[in-house]
Amino acid sequence: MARRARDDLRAEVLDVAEQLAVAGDRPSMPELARRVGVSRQTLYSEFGDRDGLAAALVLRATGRFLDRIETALDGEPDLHAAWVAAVHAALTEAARNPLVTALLTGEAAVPSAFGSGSGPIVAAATDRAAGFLRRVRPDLPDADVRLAAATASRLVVSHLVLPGGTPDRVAGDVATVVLRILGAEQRG
Amino acid sequence: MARRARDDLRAEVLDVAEQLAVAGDRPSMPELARRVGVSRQTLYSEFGDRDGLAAALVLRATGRFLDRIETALDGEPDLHAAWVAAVHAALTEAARNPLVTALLTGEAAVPSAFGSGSGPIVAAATDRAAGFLRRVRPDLPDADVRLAAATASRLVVSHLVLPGGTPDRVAGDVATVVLRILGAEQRG
DNA sequence: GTTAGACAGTTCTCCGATAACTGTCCACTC
DNA sequence: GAGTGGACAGTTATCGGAGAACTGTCTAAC
Repeated sequence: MARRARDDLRAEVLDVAEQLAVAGDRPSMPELARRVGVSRQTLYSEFGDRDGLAAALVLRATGRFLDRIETALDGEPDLHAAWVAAVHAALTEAARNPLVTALLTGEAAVPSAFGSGSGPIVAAATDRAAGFLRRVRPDLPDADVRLAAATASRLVVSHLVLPGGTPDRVAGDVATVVLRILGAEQRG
Repeated sequence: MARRARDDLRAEVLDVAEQLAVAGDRPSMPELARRVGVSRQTLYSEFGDRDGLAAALVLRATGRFLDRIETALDGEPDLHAAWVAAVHAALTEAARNPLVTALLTGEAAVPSAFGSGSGPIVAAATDRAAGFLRRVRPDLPDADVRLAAATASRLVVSHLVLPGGTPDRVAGDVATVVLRILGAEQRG
């Protein structure tokens, strides 16, 4: 099936591109074509141009990153525990995936290959977090939900850019902040 | 008095250095000496070396930045209004002072002239904010105070790095988050 | 649909030469 | 005595030109 082959090609190209980008190289179109074993023109046909390929790579990486976070959120029944798990997942995944870290911190090494900044990721993370909160707690005011989601996203990125405290500590703090913004916590 | 002259010299050197740095140039020691009308050796005697001069400049700029914020905090009797004023002051001052913005965002243009990152500023801002809270509300738990202060500092820096919303909106949001972390707010 | 090759225009890279800067001496002056 | 001007070795930035590589597109061929 042509569709299947096309998706496989895209995936393999992005795999190789990500691998090279993570290694610190800014992969060129000829090198990418050579490594994948395909002609340069096929790359241009599939991704349009270099920026298109970069955008696809960024889209896939951020999507996976956010998927992991959302899965963590959905995996815990308790709201505080859910946020602890999600923040922990974000920190862990960012530590493991240099591409995500580079995009979020606006680092010079990898992201020069791509155009995106941290803006779109933070916006997407905020939307997903707000969607999760509305899903599990439809009773909460929307303004509080949006404020909590945006605050959590910014705090996590802040801790990636400027580490402070252990992952456990950071996760607990962010979860506490979210719950208190929502007024959904019994205080100690 | 020698002390007075020495302070004047330091101030004038830092003024010129800041002016040049803001203009995008990385001022050299000879150029700085020439502009101030002093010998190159006087600069080395006064600041030790180039890094010492840069450190002095960073110290002065961040000190002024934090002073303005703390003054705003102290100028309002109501806690929410105090934080609104402080965040507003931070955003305004950062927009007006490219040196502070460059230090906080880790931008490549100006900060290449200096060594500091955003870490020390965030730490100092957190300390001052916590001190303010302890001063005006000694009854609050210290853990909450520290969490609120750190959260506010990170949120403000986050909004400098990645602008989102009007200054009024951001200031109101940060103030709300701080009050809710402290549990010192009647909810709407 | 894919490929190899060619193409103009741009960008990267290397290299040596030159200039400028850093940090530290010292003799000298007011 | 603090400040100056000059000199110094060692390092680092700057410039220009040559060469290579890359980008994006087109065409003929498979």
